[in-house]
Amino acid sequence: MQTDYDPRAIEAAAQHYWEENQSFRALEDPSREKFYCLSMFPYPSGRLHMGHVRNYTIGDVIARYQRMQGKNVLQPMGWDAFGLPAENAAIKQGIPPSQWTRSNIADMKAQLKQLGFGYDWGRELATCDPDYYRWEQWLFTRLMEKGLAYRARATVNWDPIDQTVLANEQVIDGRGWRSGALVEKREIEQWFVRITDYAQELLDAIDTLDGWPERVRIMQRNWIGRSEGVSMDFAIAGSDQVLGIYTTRPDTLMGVTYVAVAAEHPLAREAATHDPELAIFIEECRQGGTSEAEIETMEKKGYRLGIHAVHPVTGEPVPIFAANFVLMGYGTGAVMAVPAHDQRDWEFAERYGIPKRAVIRSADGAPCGIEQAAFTERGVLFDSGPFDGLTSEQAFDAIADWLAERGKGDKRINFRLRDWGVSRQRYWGCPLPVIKRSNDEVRAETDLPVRLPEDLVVDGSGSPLERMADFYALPNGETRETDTFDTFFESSWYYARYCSADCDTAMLDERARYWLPVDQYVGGIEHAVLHLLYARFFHKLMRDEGLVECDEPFANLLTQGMVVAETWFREDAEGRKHWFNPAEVEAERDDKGRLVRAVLAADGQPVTFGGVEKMSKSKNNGVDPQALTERYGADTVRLYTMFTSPPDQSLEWNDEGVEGAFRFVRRLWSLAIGEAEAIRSATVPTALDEAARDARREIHTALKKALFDYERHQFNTVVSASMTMVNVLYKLEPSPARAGVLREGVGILLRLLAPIAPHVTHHLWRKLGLGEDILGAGWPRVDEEALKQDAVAYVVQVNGKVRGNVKVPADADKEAIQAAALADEQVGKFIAGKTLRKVVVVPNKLINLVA
RNA sequence: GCCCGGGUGGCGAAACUGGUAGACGCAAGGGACUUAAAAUCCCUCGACCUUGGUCAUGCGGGUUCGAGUCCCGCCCCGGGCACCA
Repeated sequence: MQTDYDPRAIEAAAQHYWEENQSFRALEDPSREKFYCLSMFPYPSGRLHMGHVRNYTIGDVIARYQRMQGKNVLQPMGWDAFGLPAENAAIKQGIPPSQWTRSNIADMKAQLKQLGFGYDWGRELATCDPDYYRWEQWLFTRLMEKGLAYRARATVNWDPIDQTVLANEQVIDGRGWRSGALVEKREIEQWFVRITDYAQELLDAIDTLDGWPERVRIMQRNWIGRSEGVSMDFAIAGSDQVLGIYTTRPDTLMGVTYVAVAAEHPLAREAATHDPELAIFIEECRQGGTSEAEIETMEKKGYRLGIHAVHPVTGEPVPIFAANFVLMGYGTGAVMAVPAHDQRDWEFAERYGIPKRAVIRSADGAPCGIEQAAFTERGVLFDSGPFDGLTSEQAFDAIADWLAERGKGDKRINFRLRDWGVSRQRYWGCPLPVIKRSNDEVRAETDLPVRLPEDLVVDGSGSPLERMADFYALPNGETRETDTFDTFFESSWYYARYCSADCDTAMLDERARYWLPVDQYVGGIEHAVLHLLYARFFHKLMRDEGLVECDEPFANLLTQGMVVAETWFREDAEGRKHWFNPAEVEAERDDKGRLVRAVLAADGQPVTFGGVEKMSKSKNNGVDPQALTERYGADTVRLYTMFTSPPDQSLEWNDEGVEGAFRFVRRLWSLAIGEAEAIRSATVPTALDEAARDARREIHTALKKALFDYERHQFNTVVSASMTMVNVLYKLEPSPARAGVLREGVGILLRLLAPIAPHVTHHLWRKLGLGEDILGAGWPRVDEEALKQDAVAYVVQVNGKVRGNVKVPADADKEAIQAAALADEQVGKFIAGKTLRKVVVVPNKLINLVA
């Protein structure tokens, strides 16, 4: 097969055609059904990586598919342009973050265009553009007016040498990434947005998101973490202070043997003033990270404050501990502890010799056995004074009522979700539109946008804005806030701004009401909670400002899996690993194709397999999409990424697989070009012989499968079905019907593949005289007549095991099928001497004889 | 630690509501074409024994005429955890 398939030329020509015809420009048209398809916009890191290619190919396939269904499709693209990497690059290379970011955007845009994605570039936006961020500043001032934004103290990672706040990412093994200093926890004043006011609505509305993957809905429910419990006050012995705690297990109240407070809790601080060892303990607790994973996995430590809390029911004193696992930022910064019925409390009590008081046992009366571990199940109360004999559920209410009557506590619904801390002590972000008065009061800036000064170089110690009086000092003695927004703030509403990208009088206009909600959102599973929850929240804030009408931003969500690849390394004398790119590694295989040994191509010496990992610089297992596109063309890269795995699973990269995809595109090309004359002059298939009928049946069976798979976004099997079609058409015997079957088959095939491999199908569609523009060609339909068969093959099972195959007329009834099955020689052998007890027939599939 | 996924040939995977396990492709082996190579085309390809069977979807149980699919209990791998995006 000789081909002159030249992806470079036909892809450039197709892209030129789309640009000339403004094929992807989206216009509001209330008479047409709209479809808004959105892929998560990239952070402009400089180069597209395979994760982007996968994400955007999935989005583009869906957008083009919907368009071919006749919908009015909007597919925009933009840039999540603020963020830490720009500052890191600035520190390393001495370039202003703005310059670095904008040049990256230019590079990445060129790469996206090369891949042939059908974006409406007229709506492009970058979040670092003042025309964009002025509107989130405006919304924030509205939130301040409504009391939905407020200031409070919060814990951050503090680098004592660089005198700067560190992101979790910048804390490595408890030390600052640049200074190497031990990181401390520090409380500083921060801005928060009251997402907890919307917690119940955010939770309830999850039930309406039936176009979202169940696992994402579960994660969001867990993240919001609604719990029903009781808040109550413990008096402090010998003081008129009270200590407030919250518990979801008030039924265990009678088993409380101690109370724990955060190291930063006022009670602990106060006790430390006359206990130097406690002061040291509190100081120790300040070291270590602030992330949940770190706090949960670190060694649980405590220190007796020497004061006691009074049990609200028994009046008995219980010791108060300061503990490193209690966080000041959660609830009240204090917890009641029941070692007998909570595993963490149990371990803590073991360590510090605190008594365990069992008060719950299972309903059957068996002892609860707390010697080895806590008994954490619900059950029946004992040794609980007035509450003896109640079930846990009854005791919940009884104890809550008992406390409420005495003014010591109340039932309360709590959420794990905390208010969203939106301020960051960083330069490359959107400035908070806040002005500080001299008396520590604040007011909202009215003159928007507050422009971020660009062309500043950062050096890694603190924010340069704090040293820039031109920015923060105002003539009347007031000062401007130098914090910037969390970059999640920008990414929480960009989907809406695309609709009204050029509107300079408001955040959004009526066009947003035409396009929203997004019909299909596509992005990484790593955003399952944070970004997707913040965006849902932001949408409700905009709704409450009258900017949008619907309640939820994303009707359907597709979370694609990661792109992973093999890793290979060698260890040097010091035990350090050096990673080699899989492209430099050669495999040696045995005659069954099994891997025997792998060597580095450069020196022929062995390398060690390091597992399959997410593509990353640190493991040197990345593949450059641009090099690949230049070598094989965008269609092959797109086809490969769609074919190798279903979208929601991880995709394991394999260079030989790309070769296979390239082979298929060339095979399609040579089939179409080789038969071009026949196809051009053919009409609808007529005068079908048996072979032609079989071929049509196979084509339409594959089409039926492919259409179903498009709908459920399982593109890998759409490609499989296309491959089957090519194989069928290649084997087509000469006959009077041949040209007609070819024309129909290739016509189906090209349209089926058009969303996935748009360039080659665009070219061939025109070349074969099938039409002017395949984008407007409509969608192929299954011919039910072509699927019909005279005889149906049945699998014959005996006791559930396959023993034979029989062919029966399509209209055969159960008796006829059974008779045919029993007539089979093999089946007869297994039935011989037994009596038939039962016969199960699955129509058109199988018959099971139970004997 | 908590939460969420995933384990099917040498490899990526398929199997629509329980109904022929391995479609489609990669790798591998054999053959054709060619002076040769590349490209292309054809055949074989889960394991084990003798046509014909037996075993096989991470492991151990269960439900069913029938289980990759449903239920119970384990093991292993990956992702997220609030200042990475």
